[in-house]
Amino acid sequence: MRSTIKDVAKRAGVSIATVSRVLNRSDVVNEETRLLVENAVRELRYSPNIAARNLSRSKTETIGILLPDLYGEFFSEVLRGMDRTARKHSYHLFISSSHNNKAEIEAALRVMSGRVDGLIIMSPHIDAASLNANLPSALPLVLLNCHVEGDEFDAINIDNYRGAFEIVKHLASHGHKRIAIIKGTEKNIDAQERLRGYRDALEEAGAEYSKAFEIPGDFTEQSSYNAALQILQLKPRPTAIFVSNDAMAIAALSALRTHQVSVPEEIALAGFDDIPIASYIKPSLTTVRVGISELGALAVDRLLDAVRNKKEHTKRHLIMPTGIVVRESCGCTRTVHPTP
Amino acid sequence: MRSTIKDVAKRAGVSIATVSRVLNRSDVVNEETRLLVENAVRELRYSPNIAARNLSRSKTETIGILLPDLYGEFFSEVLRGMDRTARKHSYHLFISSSHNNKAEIEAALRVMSGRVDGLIIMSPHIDAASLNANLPSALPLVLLNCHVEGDEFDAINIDNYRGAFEIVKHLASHGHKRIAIIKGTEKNIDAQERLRGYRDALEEAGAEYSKAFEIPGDFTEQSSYNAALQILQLKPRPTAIFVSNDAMAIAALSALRTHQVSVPEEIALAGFDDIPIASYIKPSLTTVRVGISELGALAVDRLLDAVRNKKEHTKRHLIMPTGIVVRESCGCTRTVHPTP
DNA sequence: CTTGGAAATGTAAACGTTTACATTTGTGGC
DNA sequence: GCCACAAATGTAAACGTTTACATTTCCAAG
Repeated sequence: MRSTIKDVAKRAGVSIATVSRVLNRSDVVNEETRLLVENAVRELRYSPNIAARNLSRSKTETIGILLPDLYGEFFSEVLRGMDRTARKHSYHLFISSSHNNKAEIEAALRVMSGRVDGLIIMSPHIDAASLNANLPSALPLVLLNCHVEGDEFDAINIDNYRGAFEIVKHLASHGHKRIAIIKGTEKNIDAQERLRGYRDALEEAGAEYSKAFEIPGDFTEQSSYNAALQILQLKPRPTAIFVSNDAMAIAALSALRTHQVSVPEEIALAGFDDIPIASYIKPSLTTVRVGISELGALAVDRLLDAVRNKKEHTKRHLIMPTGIVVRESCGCTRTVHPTP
Repeated sequence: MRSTIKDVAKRAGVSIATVSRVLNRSDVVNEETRLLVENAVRELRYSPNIAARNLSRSKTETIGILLPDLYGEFFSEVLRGMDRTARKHSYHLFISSSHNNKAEIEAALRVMSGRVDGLIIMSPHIDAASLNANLPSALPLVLLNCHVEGDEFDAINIDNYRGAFEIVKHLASHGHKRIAIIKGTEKNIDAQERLRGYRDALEEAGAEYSKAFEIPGDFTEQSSYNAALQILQLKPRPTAIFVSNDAMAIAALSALRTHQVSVPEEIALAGFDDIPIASYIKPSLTTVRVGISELGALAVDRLLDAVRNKKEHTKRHLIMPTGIVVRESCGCTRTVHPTP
């Protein structure tokens, strides 16, 4: 059915090695022969079988990416950065998802075996040592947002703690004494650090701490909408909410709006991530800037360094700094144009 | 470095065929032998080289997906449907992007060659015949949102025309006589059909047609924000806007809000796609429901049918129906809760 | 113990490509 | 024409896995 290098060789009247040379190093083949081969390739619509090439060369020029999910703007932005950087280095991405499920991680890793030069795994639910038990030791690996200690792994984490701390401090600087939080998923390292930053900021700002102000969420819009409704029932009612990611903050905003609660005047709001839509809603969202696509880009850079410099590569655990982006929802500003 | 099947066989004291049988059909191997092999696999952390397996079996259980971009909520939702359906059939996705660029399409197809059992290509800018010139004829293929005529290809298109027609008719039913459009990218078949539906609806509704009401956009938030500013300058000013996708509608909403234009009271708004966020903004967006993830799921179903039933599969060109989702932005309703 | 048949396992070749080393071809100088 | 050397091309084996067919082992019946 599909043409192989043997078909091309036969049609051009040369050996398979010559066909290979034309395709890979055409400077060592004379022009007449080269044209014969190129014509045969075109006529037969031949395309090299990359699986065979991978096997032969032990090199795939492909990076495996394993994310918790394939959808949602956060992952979409991570992929943006990864795609851009990989493309720059002529690498391709093989993207898969794990749904934060150990068995699905193992299945995905199996499918990638022999097909990728290295791996980037984002898994905020599962710790690094547990993940590593499933991996061939020679395969270069970068972990994103995993629970990691020390420099045993190439890993990159967001400074969740610092970002949450600063943005809650910012809310407090507006005079808010009762600040609630809509939490992320329980076992998630990102969510845990954001909660810890929230708590420490309350303490440092001398704001009121109450267990009742900590409302569970699971990083979905629906959970946040319901959490916001709960907050509206609290007595006394909080005057500000820190929401553990932007998608949830948008849903919380919707709930507040539906109940005629004016934002930021009656309840101020802050999110986490700075996904692109955050600047286009009204009021535009004050949030923690993560540099999501930069995170993806950095991960690819680190991994490619490991792939290309096997002997000299030094494993490192990097913490990506966060910053706060002050827009309208905290009450600071009524800017005229979305921040690009 | 990495263990091969030969290492496992040596360690277990059996042949490589026996190792293969244990991994693939363990019912034909006796228990004692099976345990030896399983122990060796575990100790060596052996994982089959999938490239070698693909070559040997001529079967990859992987589907190639080629989208214009990897980011944005529309593509994210398509992937959701694809991922879910593929997973159900134990297939994996190999996802890549083309940026609507012919050369990048070719590069992506080359990388996938021999590594996928079939392909799904979404390319609203490039027509099917032109795409097909680059593909091995035996490879099962499903085209999404490509410019296609007849039943020569397995293809699925959204009923852009009908969706746009109906939603603009709906805006007109509110009494709007001056309805503007923020268009999508020029060469894009989806955008062209939405424009055509808009025009025909104006004509059927007896609404005012003016070339000045057609403002160019390119499916980005920024282009739409600027387009909305232009619309605000028109004399006489339109009282409704049909925006060619939801992401742009959200940005247009932001522009209107920034200029104290009340939506839907002063200017009504409608979008296209029904991305998840559409129901969480305020006012919630009246839009054309595409069934984005259903589109992805259907594409995978069609492709798997082609892969599995090579002889009997019938190529078909399907048009996915659209419908309108009436929420707040057109002025119909002030619902209390987002539609799930 | 021998025989026949089933179960279990091994051998060899296939898949499509790459590339080291072997061989052939071409060219210039004598 | 011969020789030396460079350029061009071919041959054979490698990559890691699967599986048809060959071979061996096991077990039950006579």
